[in-house]
Order: sequence, then C-alpha cells, then structure tokens
Amino acid sequence: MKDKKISRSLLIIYDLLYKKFGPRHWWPGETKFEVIIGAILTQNTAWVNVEKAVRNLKKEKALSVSKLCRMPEKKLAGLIRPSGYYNVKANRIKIFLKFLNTRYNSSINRMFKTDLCKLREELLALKGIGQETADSILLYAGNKPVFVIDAYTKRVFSRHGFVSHDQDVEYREMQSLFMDNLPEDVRLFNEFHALIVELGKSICKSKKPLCGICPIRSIRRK
DNA sequence: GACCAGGCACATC
DNA sequence: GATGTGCATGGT
Repeated sequence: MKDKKISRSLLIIYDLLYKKFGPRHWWPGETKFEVIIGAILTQNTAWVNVEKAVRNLKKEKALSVSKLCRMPEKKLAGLIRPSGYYNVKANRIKIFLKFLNTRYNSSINRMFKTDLCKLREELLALKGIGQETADSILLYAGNKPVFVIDAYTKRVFSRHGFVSHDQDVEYREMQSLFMDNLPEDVRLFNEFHALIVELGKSICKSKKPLCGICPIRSIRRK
C-alpha cells in the first residue's frame, strides 16, 4: 500500500544522502560468489575485517565454488579468522556450498534464475542465512529487487518515526516500508541501503547530527 | 579496558 | 513469544 507522503519523504532522504555521500558502488566484490561469501563474513562484523578474510582467500586462490568445496572446513576457518566467528562462518559457507551443489549443480547463475520468492525461502531455510544475509545475496549478487534491512536502517528509521517501535521492529515490516513506498528499482534499492549504512557509520563516528539525523548509538546488550 | 561492527541460532522460561 | 547467550576478531 503506497503512501504518497512516506514515498516522498523516503525519496527526499535518498536524495540528501546521495548528495552527501555520492554513489557507494556496492557491493564491494569482483564476482557474484565473492559477494555471497562477503555477505556471510560480514555478519555482525566490521567490513575492514571482512576484507582481510577475503584477501586471505584470494591469496590462496580459493575464492571459487570448486576450490572452497574441496577445502577442509578447518582450513577455511583459519583463512577467514580475521572476520571473527570464524568456526561458525566456515560452517555456514560450507552449508551454502552444499546447497549450491545439490540444488543447482554448483551454478550461481542457475540459482539466480529461480523464482525470487522461492529462492528467498530456500536461502532462509539454510542454517546461518537469516533475512539480512539472504536479502543481501539476492540484491547485491543476484540483482533482485529486494530491500535489505540492517541494524542501521532499523535504528535510523524507527527512531525517526517511520515505524511505531524501536529496534525490535520486525524485519518484514521495515522492509515493507521501503518496498511498498519506493519504485521497484534494483539500482535504487542497492544505492539506498548502501547510503544508509554510510550514514550510520558516519553518525557513529561524528556523534553530531548529519543530514538532519541525530546521533544514534546501538542499544547495549547486557 | 570498554565498546562496537553491514547476524544468526539455540536454550530457557 | 520474548529474552539471554555463544560465537570472536580488530579498530577506536
């Protein structure tokens, strides 16, 4: 259900952010496969640490489906160590690879030819792939019109009254805010989410309002 | 030394 | 269902 006022507000915010930060050229990654691996490695992790892990994989010439399939999980964990949670993430990558092999005969392109809703369900059924990771894969590796919701998006848009609650806002509710009120445009979805992340990072660094948006800290876990 | 980062699964109540 | 906890490195 499109709300013209919300739609206009979102596009104004997008323009402000675009003027402030410029195009973000997301996702940083040379291939679809690298984007997918990056999406798993970046779970609750600073991107600089993901870059180190990806560098290690490239140094080993291991950033391909076949190479990673053959690599023992322990060795993979060692290479991605800088990205944190390395045992968990190595296991998640192996689970994805097994899925890709058995379901799509190791073909990323074949995987992305699947109906969008069906593929999203399949990804979500994998252990270690949650909504944000699945949507990042679909948007940034598959060029599918899906809006990615992350912690920054939840914080910024819930605290500025776009949805009723705070950080506990449901993923799908927040996603509908964007997908119902913006034109279905992969490039827009891509750029907007990347700009929101940039905004979130800048706010945390500067601790001053930016583009009229107040400093926002995450809520501390006990 | 404390806090945080482009999450997710699982146990417990 | 909601809440708490484990998984872990590296930058500020």
